[in-house]
Amino acid sequence: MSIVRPSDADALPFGSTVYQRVHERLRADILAGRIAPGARLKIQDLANQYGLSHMPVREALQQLQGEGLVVLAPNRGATVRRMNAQFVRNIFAIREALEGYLTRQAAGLLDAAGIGALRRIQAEMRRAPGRDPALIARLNRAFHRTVEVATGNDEAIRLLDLHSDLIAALRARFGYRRGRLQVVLREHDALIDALERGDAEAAGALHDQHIRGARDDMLQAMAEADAAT
Amino acid sequence: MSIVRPSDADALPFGSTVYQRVHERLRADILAGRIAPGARLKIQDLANQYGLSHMPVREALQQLQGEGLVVLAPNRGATVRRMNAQFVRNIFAIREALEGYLTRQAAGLLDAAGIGALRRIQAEMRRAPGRDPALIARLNRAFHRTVEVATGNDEAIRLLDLHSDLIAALRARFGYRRGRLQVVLREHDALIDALERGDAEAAGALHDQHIRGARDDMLQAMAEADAAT
DNA sequence: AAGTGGTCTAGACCACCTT
DNA sequence: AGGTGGTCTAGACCACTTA
Repeated sequence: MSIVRPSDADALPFGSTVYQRVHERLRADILAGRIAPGARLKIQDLANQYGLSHMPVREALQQLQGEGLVVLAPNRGATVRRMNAQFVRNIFAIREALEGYLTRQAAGLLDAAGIGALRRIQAEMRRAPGRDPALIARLNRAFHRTVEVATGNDEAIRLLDLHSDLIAALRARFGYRRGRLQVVLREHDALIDALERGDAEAAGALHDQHIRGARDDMLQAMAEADAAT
Repeated sequence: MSIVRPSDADALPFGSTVYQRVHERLRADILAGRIAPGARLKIQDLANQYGLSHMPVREALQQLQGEGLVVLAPNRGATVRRMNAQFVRNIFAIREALEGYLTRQAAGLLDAAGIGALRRIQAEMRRAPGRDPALIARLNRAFHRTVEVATGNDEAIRLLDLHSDLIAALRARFGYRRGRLQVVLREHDALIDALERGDAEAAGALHDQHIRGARDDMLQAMAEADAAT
């Protein structure tokens, strides 16, 4: 033990540069709820914790701000973004508008391979053990992403990916309500059918209803958690 | 002549911190087309130019990446984002979906003050001297933003603001085609009328058509500029 | 008025590209 | 192998907060 290691630098995930690893670590901690919304993120503390100087930590925080996970006030420092009911309504409205548009478009574009991929994700979701909210949220995003990829609109997909991270953070915190998973599976099945027969109108309507259901489920889960405290 | 100033630090715009000022300056230069898409941004050069050390410049570049104006590759440096026809189609599709959704929603929500604000922006656009594309693009964004504010969806407005900056950069480069301004004014007038009588369906249809026209105008302006070289 | 913590500087380090 | 340029460290500086 002559060699002294930085405290727990080996706890940092992979990535070629230091600020990337810090970024990934913080991101994972926030998305998993290990760092709570509203929590103050002090550069010095984090740097000590990871055994680094402060600049790479600072960079990681800037990146996270770009993704909307962190709020950075000049000369004041960083906090994890707070998400209230209004915020949830706003981002689900964005999903409804944008994802709905892409879903309608995809109805004419998805080939047999795409439909097969959707059915495989459904099968995986049915097997999801113990209804782990993080896993379900991830599979749900994979499902919708598969639909969206058929449109070739990479910019839109990038925006929706950012939002899905925020939603994943909320699901990790509040979970799904009882019976929600069954509803999701049923609605996804109906959506696959509409997409397969190229019915854009039906697919769009099913999607809109699906998103409004997801939004209401989350708002209620949040309200229940609120009432419990 | 005795006092040596950092080269042109006084050319940096206002802002409380140094990285903010660098950020604003680079952003303005990119949006105005003074720095071309695809151009390499070297930290050292910029730092020398502004008479600063490199770290604040680096931070500014990170911020710009978050806004989508710059692409940052680890260990490779920064370049101004390239925008091709496919990219333009993608971001206009996003505008159509998202802004269209908000416009439909706003039909029931805009009050007399809001309608008045829209008419004032129209008057200003009619007075716009020499059809300066940057000014017109700014007023156009102000118009649509006024509609969107009525919905209270700040997240969506933030996304659209980011995109409008990218579109402004393209307009600064390629301009509007002849006669486009007249069409825009006419379509805006019709949209105001629909919003005033609370006709969400008509407002939405007018908006969709408006955006598709804007997209085609830009694609043609780009194609003409391409053919000219 | 002191303390905390974010910001900026200077320089060393190191990854990647070129020869 | 050398050069260019991005990344990381250490410490000084300075804005904002608390008493």
